[in-house]
Amino acid sequence: MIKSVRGFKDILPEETPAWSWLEAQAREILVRYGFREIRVPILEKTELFARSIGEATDIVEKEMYTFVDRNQERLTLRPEATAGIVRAFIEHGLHNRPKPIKLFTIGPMFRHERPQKGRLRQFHQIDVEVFGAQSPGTDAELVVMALDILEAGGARNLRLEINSLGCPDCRVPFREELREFLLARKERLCEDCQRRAERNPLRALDCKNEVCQAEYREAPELTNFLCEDCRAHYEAFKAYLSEAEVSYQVNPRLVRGLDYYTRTIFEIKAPGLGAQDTVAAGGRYDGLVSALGGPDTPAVGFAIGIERWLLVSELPAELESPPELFIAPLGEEAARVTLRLARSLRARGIRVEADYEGRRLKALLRQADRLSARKVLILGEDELQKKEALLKDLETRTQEPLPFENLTDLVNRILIDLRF
RNA sequence: GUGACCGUAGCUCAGGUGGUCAGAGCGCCGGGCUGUGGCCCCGGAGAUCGUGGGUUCGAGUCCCACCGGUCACCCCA
Repeated sequence: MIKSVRGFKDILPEETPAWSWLEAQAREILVRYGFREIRVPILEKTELFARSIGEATDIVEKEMYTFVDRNQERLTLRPEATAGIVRAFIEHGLHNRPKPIKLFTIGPMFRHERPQKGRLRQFHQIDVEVFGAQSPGTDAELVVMALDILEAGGARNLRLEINSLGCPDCRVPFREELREFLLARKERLCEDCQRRAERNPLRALDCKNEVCQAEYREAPELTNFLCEDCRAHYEAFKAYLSEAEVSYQVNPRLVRGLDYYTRTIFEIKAPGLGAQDTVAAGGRYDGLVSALGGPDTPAVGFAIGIERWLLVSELPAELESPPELFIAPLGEEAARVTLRLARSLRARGIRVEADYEGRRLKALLRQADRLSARKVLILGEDELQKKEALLKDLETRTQEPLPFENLTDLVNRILIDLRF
């Protein structure tokens, strides 16, 4: 038997209502905040991701689904959505529109990692981006919106962690300082951190190893190195959050896995997710648009992991609506009439189920029962003959004759019964 | 990419030390009730026992490899 690819999951009919509901909650709030949807390809040239996410990141180094197509072009399945949106933003000259430009997209992302709880190789994100706004108020509004969306979807006990990564001006000196700090105690650090010391010093800070963390208690903190502008931005960002009565935790160890972030970064965590407890994360990336060849444009964004959101959401009890009427025809002629009848009723907005398999009444009633239909219209040869159908209420277990002149009349009588 | 545990019908699981071990419950379809449901009784369909090798007279049952699942690490949504 051919099975799905590792880490790629089917979303079955029992699950899709929850997905649709969650997405509907998100869309509702996104439009309230003034965002418009953009849909971009899930396949892009490899170079786009390499240049935006960063050559030395784990994502680019070992997690991308990359292949060469028939024209010898290197393509990759998007591991995140920002790069493609920025590409589209530049390609279509969206920067010429009134600022800020607020966009979102919903869809699958692909990362070749070992699957575990809350982590698939194909997973789904709601991705949000704001272009052309540099004030910390925008950062704060985005964070607040992320919380609004998650909570509208039934997520509770969310924890917001924030940090500032500064800009290239202040991060570079800090990086150097940190590198020296790490190298000075290299022998006492774990293997990973020894490697990080040279390649990506910032990453060492959020190492889970206790020994390393003990060492890092005295490590230099980026926030102490922030330049005047970055510090002001960070302080203002926090002031906005406080004013909005959003509680947050400053996490100076918070680092992101993508190179393009500047200044504000944040993660929203939820209990009950296991080791992967981040439901949403994002930050500011003021340098990315120009790095990809566009005009200098400040930008902020974040992404919500839909699978993780689903894991922590309390969903409404009833997401699916059962049929209002089940038509049970007995005999071939009745079955033919049933199709016309069902179609007319559906055209009038009624949720109708019908059966054409020629099963016995008992089986049809059982079926109607399992579908949680409210009523059953029994239509046999006798009823057609007498022009008198039977309408059965499955809950009260009662039924009454429903005389009719013709099919149109029958439709009307059923409508009256169901609607009043 | 690393590690631990796991892999028998659609689902949940039984199957001492290798020799009628291919089963049960639920679900599905049907019959009992020749046109009246959720209960009950009966029957039926449905399994290359994850895949491929090996050991053996004989392997779900032992060995190896691979694939997949779960969780953790790395990293991330």
